[in-house]
Parts: sequence; structure tokens; C-alpha cells
Amino acid sequence: MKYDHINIEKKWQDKWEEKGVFHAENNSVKEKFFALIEFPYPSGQGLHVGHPRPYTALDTVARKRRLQGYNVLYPIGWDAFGLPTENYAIKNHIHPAIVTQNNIARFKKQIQSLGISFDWSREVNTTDPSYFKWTQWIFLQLFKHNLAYKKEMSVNWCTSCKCVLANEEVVNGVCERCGSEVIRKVKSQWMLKITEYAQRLVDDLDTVDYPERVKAQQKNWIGRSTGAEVDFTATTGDTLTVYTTRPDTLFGATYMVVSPEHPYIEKWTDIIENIDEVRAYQQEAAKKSDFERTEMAKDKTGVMIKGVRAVNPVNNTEIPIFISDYVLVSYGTGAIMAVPAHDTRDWEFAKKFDLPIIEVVKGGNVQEEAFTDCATGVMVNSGMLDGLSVEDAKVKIKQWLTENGKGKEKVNFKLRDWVFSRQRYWGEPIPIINCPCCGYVPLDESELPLELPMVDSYEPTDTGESPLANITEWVNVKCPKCGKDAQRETDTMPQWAGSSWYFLRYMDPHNDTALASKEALEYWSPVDWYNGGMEHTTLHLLYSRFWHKFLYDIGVVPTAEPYAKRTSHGMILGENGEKMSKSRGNVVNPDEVVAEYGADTLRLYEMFIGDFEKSAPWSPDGIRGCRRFIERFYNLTSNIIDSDEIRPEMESAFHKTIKKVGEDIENIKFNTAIASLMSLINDLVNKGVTREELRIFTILVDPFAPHVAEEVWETANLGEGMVAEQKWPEYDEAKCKDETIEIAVQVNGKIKAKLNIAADAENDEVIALAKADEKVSNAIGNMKVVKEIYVKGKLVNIVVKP
RNA sequence: GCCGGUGUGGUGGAAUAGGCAGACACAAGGGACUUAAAAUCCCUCGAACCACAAAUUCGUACCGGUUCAAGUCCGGUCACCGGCACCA
Repeated sequence: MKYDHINIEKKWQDKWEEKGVFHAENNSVKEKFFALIEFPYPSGQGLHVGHPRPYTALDTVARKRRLQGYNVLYPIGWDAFGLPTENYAIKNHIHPAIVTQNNIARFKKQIQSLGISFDWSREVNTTDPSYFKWTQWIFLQLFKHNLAYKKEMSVNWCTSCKCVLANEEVVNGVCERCGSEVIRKVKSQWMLKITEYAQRLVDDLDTVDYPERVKAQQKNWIGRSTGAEVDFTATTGDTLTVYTTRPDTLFGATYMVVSPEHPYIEKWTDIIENIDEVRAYQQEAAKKSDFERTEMAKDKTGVMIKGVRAVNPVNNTEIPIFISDYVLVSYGTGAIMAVPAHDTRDWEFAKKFDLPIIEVVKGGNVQEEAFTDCATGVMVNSGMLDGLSVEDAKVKIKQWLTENGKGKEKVNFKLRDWVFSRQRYWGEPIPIINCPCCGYVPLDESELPLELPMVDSYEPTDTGESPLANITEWVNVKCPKCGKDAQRETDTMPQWAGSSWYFLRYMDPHNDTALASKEALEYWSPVDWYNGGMEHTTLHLLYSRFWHKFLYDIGVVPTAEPYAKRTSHGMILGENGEKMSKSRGNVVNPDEVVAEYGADTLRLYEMFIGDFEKSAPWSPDGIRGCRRFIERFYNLTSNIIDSDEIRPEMESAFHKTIKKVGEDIENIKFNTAIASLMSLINDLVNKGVTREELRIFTILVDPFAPHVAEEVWETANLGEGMVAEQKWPEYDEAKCKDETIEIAVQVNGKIKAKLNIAADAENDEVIALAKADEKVSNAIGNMKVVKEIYVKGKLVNIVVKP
């Protein structure tokens, strides 16, 4: 019997929607389960087969949880602001809003053809004013709590997008999005103080269930380090503070280095004897991008500042001060004490400039190379620290510094504040008015949403100003505070804004008096299970945790963390094992797969292709096995034994499969869950299937291949209603066990025979049986038995000696 | 350089409180059905030895260790992937 996937899948998709079986209830006494996927950016390319992998995975979980009686919220929406849409709009002279609308329509049609159990009644769209009203509202709260501020600073500027980028968006010195060169540009930017939350963003990772690799990457990115600030006194009388993680090596500091941007250079202009040389070096450094500076890391450059020296507070030694671009202005204090004996960078610099190298931790040959692997060493040449371990020396010197007013313990982070403005049209306008008298004045909340003006030209400008700046009728307003002439902020928010809180909107998507009602937030928070890509670990995931913590602090949301559990899917690669991309020509469009094999086959294959957390290459051959499974399942309906019971000989197989499939789904081992269903169906095809067996099997298949499950349910008349309305079967642990089992018998670890024994047979009994076996006794021969081991249900090992 | 991960048949991948390596599937080969093909069904399928079978030996990147027993644990090496990187 041929399986007509085209008509059957359409039929059930319509029925599900008609009955609203996937709609979540907001006022339910049932236990809730909130499953979340990263909502897609509706690009012009449409879906490729990588998109459905996470959607299907959580759909499998969501469908199973519904069958288990949970009130499941599994929503979707569109992260639709952003540059690709805007660039496409500019090129083709279509308004980005129209482009967005078209792309969404296409994405929606594609996704709906997959039969994912999304609650479409809660669809959100970040570009919808009723949505971004609340994105702007959150920004205003951040502003009011001094977490949003404007700052003149050197920023990453993409020469092609003509737009500022966050540090996170610069990859290897080029724009993450378009691959163009990124240069430094000094601009006034809106910033968000994510650094204020750095410590909590690290600490609270202990309270959530994320994969270790995700936690590690976030910690790495936040880059917490503990050390000390040490005050050196310059010969000018100024205090020059450095940050170090190795205060124990203070006696080994033979010179200092300040970054080219350090403010003391200005201050000391008249004192520095070689100021021209210093200035020239500053200018050279300023020309280089951050990337160039780090690329040339190997070769240290710098200039000694003549006329000023610094005094080491522990031994009053005068040491020289250099400027060098290997010291970054943006980290610590922008100045370091250099300990060449125990730091590779300082060592290289000291060698180049012929500076003294003093060993302060015993163990290496510091004239040959820096001895950095010295955490367990002993202090030397260090006055009061001599003889102490590195660990103890750290404690003692910090104490000394504090007591003598020469420094203090200090924690530093690599994380920097979030550059939040973009000089583009297609983003949320920042709801701030710049008044010459009152400064930055927040728009009154009653004026939200502040919508984008409809314009003809939204091309970026070369001057670095937002295209909104040219629209004078929009820009020029009266100051809400003093009523005088003022101007709107013309920068827009980055794409990360709308996606930093979208999961909250799903809880109550049509609310127009709050981002979501208190009741909805209380009931649905936190997200129970969030699946997404590793590429968002340091961007979206960190940003949204930051916003959520802020919303928690001001009493808007009930939990400190937004996501209780996070999982990550591997990519679907092209047939050639490379990442799918248009330029590589290895993109597989799900539409074609759905047309040829059906959505169920695609879903099943995406889950069967391999370990969900690892990437796997697409195989046009591999998918055929999944289609075969669907057909074998469908054809079971013509092989039914008229019985409403599980046959005794099938009992353990069914109980085991129920257990395995259920556990594997929760543990994201979809591939082995499907393998166990395949094993069972192979048996059923041979032995036939009773009505009850088919009923159970169909429910187990449903989370993976819901259309064919419904069709089988209906065709075989297995029960009232749809499969989607049934109860997930329970298993009985006692019935998962077989009465007789096969064990292996080894002699000295080599398998000699297989034995069928009763599962509950005792040690002695099994060993006696094993020894009675002809092959085993031959192997033992007349050697001496020294040990007999029976591992219950697994094997026997008889250890013999000649 | 630092952090994280991975390494198993022709292929995708199973198997870790240490216990029969290769489940499940794909591809390939052989057979049945068919005028033929497709589909379907049955058989074989890590390697060596061998006419064949039985038996034996080898085999989870590499070297070594612990153990009755190691893909799994420990020490070391190599390769690849991802992230970070002059962060003091």
C-alpha cells in the first residue's frame, strides 16, 4: 500500500489547527512545560534543512510532554529586525517592512509544512510596534536605573555595513555578518552596563542546567580574574596604579608599561623629555585596529618615557616607565608592572629593550625563558616573602599592600559594556530626546511605541550618522522636560534587543498594558527547556540573561534566571561534510525533501542522523531508511491480530521500548529512541501486531512522526480522538526483564561460549553451568581455576593458571 | 598559548556506576518476485588466516599503566573541530 504523504500530512495539519490541540492554556491547573527554540531570523533565503533540527527535537519533547498531561507552551516568532533585510531592501528598493513581511510569509509556510506543534496563536514579531513598544520600555527602565549611558568612545566600525558593531560581532578583525574590514572610529554611543552584572552572570551559572561547554564558554568570555591593584608612586608625585594577578612577584618588577592611551601621558606632556617620540608612537598605535595590534603580538614595540620614573612600593626601587601597545587601555588600569622573569610578554619586551630580569620564584632559568608555570614554587629575592609558597606570598603581599595603603585586592573582568547603538534604519528607535538644556531625556512611557518614520531613503550615510538623522520632521521635537527645541536620538537598537526578552512575550503575547501580565509571568517562568546553537552562547544567551536579571531586580519577572535548562544542537552539514552555504552550493532545501518523502520522513531522519549535540553530514541515501520505516509502520495496519492485549511473548519488548523511548527523548538521545522503535517494528512486521500493541506503538511514534501516527490511529480505529489527545503509555519495570537471558562465558577474558540461563539464576548455579559447557571445559583443560566471576545478567569469567 | 570537545567498519552512528565492540540504519554484493525495471522480501557484510567451514589471531588515533576484564579508568603523545587570545 503506497503511503500518500502529501494528502495525509495536509489533512492532519488542518485538523490539529482546527481543533487547536497545540494551544497552551494560560489559566490552567495542569503542570506547565515551556519549551523554547531560538526564533528564526526570516532571511531571504528561506529555510535549509538545518533549521528543522532543533524545532523537531523540542517538538518531540513537547508532544511527549503533552501526552503526559503537561500544559505545554511551545511557541514561535520572528526576530525580524536586522541588517540583511535592510541591505536587501536598499538594493531592491523595497521597504524593509515589506521585505520582512514577505520573508515571514515564506518561512511560515515552510515551517508549517513540517507539522511542528507550535502554538501559532502566540506568534510574535520583533518589528511589530505592539512588540517593540516593550523593547523600548525595557530600554527606558535601563536608562532610568543608570544602566544605559552615552559615551564618546572608540568603536568597531564596519566599513561595508557603515555601522557600529559590538565587540562580540567582530570576528578575526572582520564584520561577523558581511566579512568586511572593521576599523576603529571614535563615536558617541549608547552603552548598556552589562559589566555591572558580570559577577552574577558567572555565579548564577551554578543555578542552571546548561551543558558544561556553554558554561565554560560564558565564564571564559566574562573572564573573571582575581588579583590586586598596586600603587606605584611616580617621580612626578602622581600615583600610578597597576592591576596584576601576580602581586607575589612584585619584587621582580623591573619596569612599568602604560598603554598608549593612558591619560598620564597628557598630564606629563611638559615633563616627558622625549615627548615627540612618545607622541609619534601614540599615533602609530592609534592607526592600528585592535586586530592589527594583536596580530603583531609576536613583535613587541614601545618607547621609554624619559624624565619620569616609578617607585616600587615594596623596595623603593626606581624603575623606568614605557609606553607600549601590548598593554590595553580597556583592561585593568591600562598600566602594568612588568615582571619579565615570570611573564612571557614582559620577558620578550625585556629582552628586546635589554632590561633586567630578576627571578622571584625558584625553579626555571629565567635568563633563557620566562618561568610562568610556577604556581607551586617558592619565593626568592623577595624580602619579606622569601621562602613562602606562591600561594602564601599572594596572601601576605595583599595584606601588606592594604595595611600600608599601597594597594588592595581586586577582581577584574574581560567583559566590557555592551555597545547598544546602531546607525541604521531597520531597528527599534531609541526612545530618548537630546535637549540642549536638559541632556538626555527619556520619552514618556505613554508615547511608546516610538515608531519608525516611513521614508523613501533609508540608506546608511558615510558620515556615520543614522539615516533617521535626515528626517527633520521626525528628529525635531520639543523637550518633554523644558519644552524647548530638542532632537530625537537617531540611532537604533541592535538586533539583539528584541531577542533579549521575546520568551516573556510568548507568555502573554497580546497584552497591551504590560510586556506580560504578572499572572502569566508567575505561571510560565522560567523557560523549562531552551535549545539553541552554540554560536549564540556569548551573544544572545548572555545578553538575555543580563536583561532578565535586570527585570528581576526591578520586580518585573519572578526568576533570576530566564532559562532553567539549555541544550545545544549540532549543525546539519552539507553532503561533503562542510557547513551548508549558498556559496558552497551544498544547501538542501527542506521543501524538496517534504515534497519527495514527506515531513515525517524529514523529521525522523533529522532526529536519527546522529547524536543531536554533534554536527552530522546530510545524506540523501540515509533518509531513505526513514521513509521505509514510515511505510512499514503504515502497512502494519494490514497485519493486525484482533486482540486488545499485548501478547505475552511481546510484553518485555514493549515495556522496554516504552522505557527506552521515553528516557531517550528526555536525554536528547533521539537517534537511539528511533533505533529502538525500528528494532521493535522489525519484530512486528514478522510476527504481526495486536490492536493494543499497535495502539502503544503508534503513541510512541507520534512525537517523531505525528502525521503517519494519526493516520494509522484512524485507519486501524485504535481509539477515541486523535493520537495527540491520548495518554503516554506507562511501563512496568518488572516487565522490562526477560525470563531467560543469554550470557557470555569467558576463560581468561576470551569468549568461549554463550549460555542461556534463567535471569534470576544464582552465582554458583551459573558458574557450574558454565564449567559444564564442553567448549569451556576444553579451554580450561587441566589448568588450575584461580578465580570465578559472574556479573549478573552479563557474563562469566573463569580465570585459570597453568 | 589558554578553555572546551572529538577520534569506533566502506558510510552515518550504537555501546561508558569497566563486563559479549559494531545496536539501528545507509551503501555494497548475492538471491527471490517481475517480460523488465522500480518497490518489496530473504541472505552476506571489521580485518587476517582459509578452497570452505570450524578454530585461532588482530582490531575502538598512538604509547604505556591499573584490572579477572578497558572503546570506557589513569599517565603521556598525535590529529582534527569549536571558542578565547598581548586581559598583565
